[in-house]
Amino acid sequence: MPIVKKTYKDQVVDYVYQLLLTNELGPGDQLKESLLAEQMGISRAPIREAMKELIMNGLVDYRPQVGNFIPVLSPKQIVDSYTTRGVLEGYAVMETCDQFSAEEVDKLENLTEQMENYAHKKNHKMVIEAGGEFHDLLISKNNNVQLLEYTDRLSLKLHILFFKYLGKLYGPSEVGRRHREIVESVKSKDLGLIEKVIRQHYVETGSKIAIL
Amino acid sequence: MPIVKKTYKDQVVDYVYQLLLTNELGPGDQLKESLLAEQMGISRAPIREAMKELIMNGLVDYRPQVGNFIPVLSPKQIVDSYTTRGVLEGYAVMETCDQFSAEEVDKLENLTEQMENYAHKKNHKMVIEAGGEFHDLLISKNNNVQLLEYTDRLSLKLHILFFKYLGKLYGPSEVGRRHREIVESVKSKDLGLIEKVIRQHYVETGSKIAIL
DNA sequence: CAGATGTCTAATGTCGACATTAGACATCAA
DNA sequence: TTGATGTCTAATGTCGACATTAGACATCTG
Repeated sequence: MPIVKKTYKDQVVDYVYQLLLTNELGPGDQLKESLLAEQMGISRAPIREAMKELIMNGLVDYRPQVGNFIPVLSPKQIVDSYTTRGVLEGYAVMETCDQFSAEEVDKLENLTEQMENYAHKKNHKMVIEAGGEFHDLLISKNNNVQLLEYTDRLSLKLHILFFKYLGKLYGPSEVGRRHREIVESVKSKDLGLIEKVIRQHYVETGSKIAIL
Repeated sequence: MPIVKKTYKDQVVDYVYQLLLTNELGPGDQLKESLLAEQMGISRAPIREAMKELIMNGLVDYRPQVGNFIPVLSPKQIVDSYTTRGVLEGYAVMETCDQFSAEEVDKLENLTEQMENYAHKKNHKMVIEAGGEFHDLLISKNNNVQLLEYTDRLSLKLHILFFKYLGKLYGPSEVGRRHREIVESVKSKDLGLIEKVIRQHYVETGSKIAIL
């Protein structure tokens, strides 16, 4: 087991993730350096380092001379973020659709079934986990570092900010139909169709979250 | 005249941009905090702040406990970066292609001619400037904040890192043909064509730079 | 000789204190 | 009333010093 020795900065980042995931922090809240430093028993320096990373990943809005805030995203901004995610993933998958083995396609279909089953049991957390694995596998063939950097950042941001809604968006039949549609498009190797289906998937996910 | 009072951090960022644009800094060089602090007569704190911003924009690679370095991009990474830029811009323009007025299309054609003329005179700097205006106008109709954030970052990164090559890539006839092709695709309102042409434009630009 | 280990150094990581400033509030004049 | 101005405070911006560590080099060991 790899003992990873984390720097204070990384601990702060994780701490803020936890605060967000447990709803102890919500949109509009300010992250005061002194307060965080006091809570964690460290100085402000590593807090500031952590803020920069959170800003980079879109999980914190920075206002010069004022402070760092959890972003308040408008419905349009939510849809925009998901749309952008879809554009990037759509391209990534389209470009590599002929690299998927039969086993990998099976795996995708398997994960789709898992999502359906978990959705039936209302096990939202596992729905999200299987969904994450599904999209990770989909995009895994692409090795465009720049593109992956952006999709990763965006995934993290959307995951952390909207985790609480993600599992409940779709019923079992819909989550199944949606992901089967993606798998079918990949199997078809119809480049235009792949991009269209994946983009649509994200736009609709974003739209659903935006109206909550 | 607006006197903008810049924070030290911003001055550091600008300073590093200058070092990069004037080739005083090149791929692989390390940005030592103490040295920069000494050169600018300030402490390391604002230097560190500036590093975070440069990292965010992809202009600096960060290695924990080691330091900050000007990135060394492989040919593939260069092409990847330009490709990603093309994917984002292609989508942005495609989505808004029916919002361009006749005057704006004229402006695009006008800028294309300017690029040709400047290229004839080997005025590389002005070719780049007109090119920047061309792409800014193209993308200006889109208001997807998330997408614009990424395209802006990527534009800045590619501009700063490859400024020295940009103007010399294409001869006058080629730069004209390429950009006219983009304008024509926008006028056609053929969504698939627009994305294809814009992506292709960036992929080829990246490929040319990659082999230098 | 090759690999493991020890040591050193220069760089980043962290600290606590002070400087500066955005925003809130009170005050005043038209 | 209302807009301009003064003042205050709590937050970020910056500082210089110390702690820690990655990487280079020397040393030991088989």
